[in-house]
Amino acid sequence: MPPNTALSPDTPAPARSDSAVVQTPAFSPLYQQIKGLILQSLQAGEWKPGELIPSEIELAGRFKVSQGTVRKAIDELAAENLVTRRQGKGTFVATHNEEQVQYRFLQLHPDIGQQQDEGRAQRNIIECKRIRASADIARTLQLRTGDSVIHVRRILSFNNTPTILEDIWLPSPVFKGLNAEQMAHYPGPTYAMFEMEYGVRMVRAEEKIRAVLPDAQQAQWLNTTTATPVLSVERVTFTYNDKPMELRRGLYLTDSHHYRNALS
Amino acid sequence: MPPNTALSPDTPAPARSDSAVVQTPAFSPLYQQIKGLILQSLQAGEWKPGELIPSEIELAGRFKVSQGTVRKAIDELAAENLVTRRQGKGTFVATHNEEQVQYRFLQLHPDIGQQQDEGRAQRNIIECKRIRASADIARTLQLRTGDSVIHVRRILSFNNTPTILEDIWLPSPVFKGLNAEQMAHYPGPTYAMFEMEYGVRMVRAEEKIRAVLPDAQQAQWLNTTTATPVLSVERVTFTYNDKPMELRRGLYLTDSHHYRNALS
DNA sequence: CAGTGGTCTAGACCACACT
DNA sequence: GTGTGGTCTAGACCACTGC
Repeated sequence: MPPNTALSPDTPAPARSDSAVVQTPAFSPLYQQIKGLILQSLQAGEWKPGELIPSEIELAGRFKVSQGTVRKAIDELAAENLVTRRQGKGTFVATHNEEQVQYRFLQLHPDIGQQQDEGRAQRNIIECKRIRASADIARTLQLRTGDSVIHVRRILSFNNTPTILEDIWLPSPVFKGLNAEQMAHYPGPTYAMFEMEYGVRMVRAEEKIRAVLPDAQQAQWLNTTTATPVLSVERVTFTYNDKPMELRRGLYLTDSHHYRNALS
Repeated sequence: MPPNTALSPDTPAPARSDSAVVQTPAFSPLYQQIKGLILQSLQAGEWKPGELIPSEIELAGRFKVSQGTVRKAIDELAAENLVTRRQGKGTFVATHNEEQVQYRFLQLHPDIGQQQDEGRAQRNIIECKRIRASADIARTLQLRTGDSVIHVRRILSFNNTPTILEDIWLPSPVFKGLNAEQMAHYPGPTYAMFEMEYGVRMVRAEEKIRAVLPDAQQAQWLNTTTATPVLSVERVTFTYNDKPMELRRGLYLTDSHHYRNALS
């Protein structure tokens, strides 16, 4: 097969761009293009979180490439936690439900004791309503100022100790109908609920962390004082295509917990 | 070639372990074994940081495997930032010197402005002397209480603003002769100095983060008040073989900086 | 047993860097 | 041009899962 030829009818496959001007030939390996195609199917919901995707051989046939090329494409998707490979079974769309580690994006760990706080976190919803996006929230979520967003304020407690006070903003159109009831009582991680109920799979996140003092109201919610420093964690969560879909601002009590990070 | 045969004279290659008891057959792919051999050469200093390692073809010949197998081994080493591949040139041992991002382990970024604080950080050494390891420091560095360690206390300033107050503990035997002069005036990252001067390459790190208030002395060093919360960052840094080689306890001012983390 | 992902090989060719 | 890493293929076989 000549290099960089078309892949499928609906994919003209730019290959070596003839777009002139740009000096970089914009060479794109076949497996990257395959990866892109699989990604499209994931975004389109052709296969849903937790489901089995077609076997490597089948995909190879569909895209008219060798199994090895599909393999390399899937390797990268697996490295990005978009799919999970299971030998002997197949490749599955990743999900926040049955992931080994629930709370995949929560880096707060107890100083001592078991890996996870047993029994999960307890959720207390303080507030859950639609509001108009302020300028900075709109910017982060790539909306316009004044667009409708859902604002949730909640407290997470471990072993009946309030530990996290969290504000969450979500674009209303996508999460239409989300209410306090659902936020409080869904069994399992909130991100799993987003997948199941709203078809939104969160793929990655970025956090900015600072040390701050809580105000009087915040301190009260966290059952602490305004003189006790807490971590301020601002998280922007992205779905497919690097689209920001959630903004969280959390205050983490670090008296008996710490934020963990692995660098390499 | 039959699966899991010996690879080289000095490597009996355990392959399927006959150790009984364990149910897991402990099957180890060839490329993992190759990876282990390359790792040994890296640890042994056969190729030093920044140097070119033998080509894939040469290594394939040396280990009597195909180029593809060596490739997969090196792929993993590259993914772990132990080596760097450069098309057309070769594969190089990673180094903290010329890494695209200097300060690879420093996650503190300015809220606004250029990617990196221009002109690098300014270092002020407050103290640098040998002491006896306390119990907890000894434990973290896998030493015995009372063993000799080097303790460095320093201030990092960006744009002449003190921002980080840092305590560093290092095992004396390894860093014999380290002094304040060297800590202050080495051009480039401290970790690069550790490589060049002491042959210690730091490979990964783990951090635990909390929000705290500085004491009077600390506040003075950071040119702030005891009422201003700061990030407490405890970092354990590892060299090859998961051996802890450094403990750092830092206080980060987050008035105009933030700790950044990417989750996936 | 068949089907899936995982490993290994051998060979061809491409892209890039240096000389 | 030569040598390096990077891509792609085709085929063989291994390891794991579930029928």
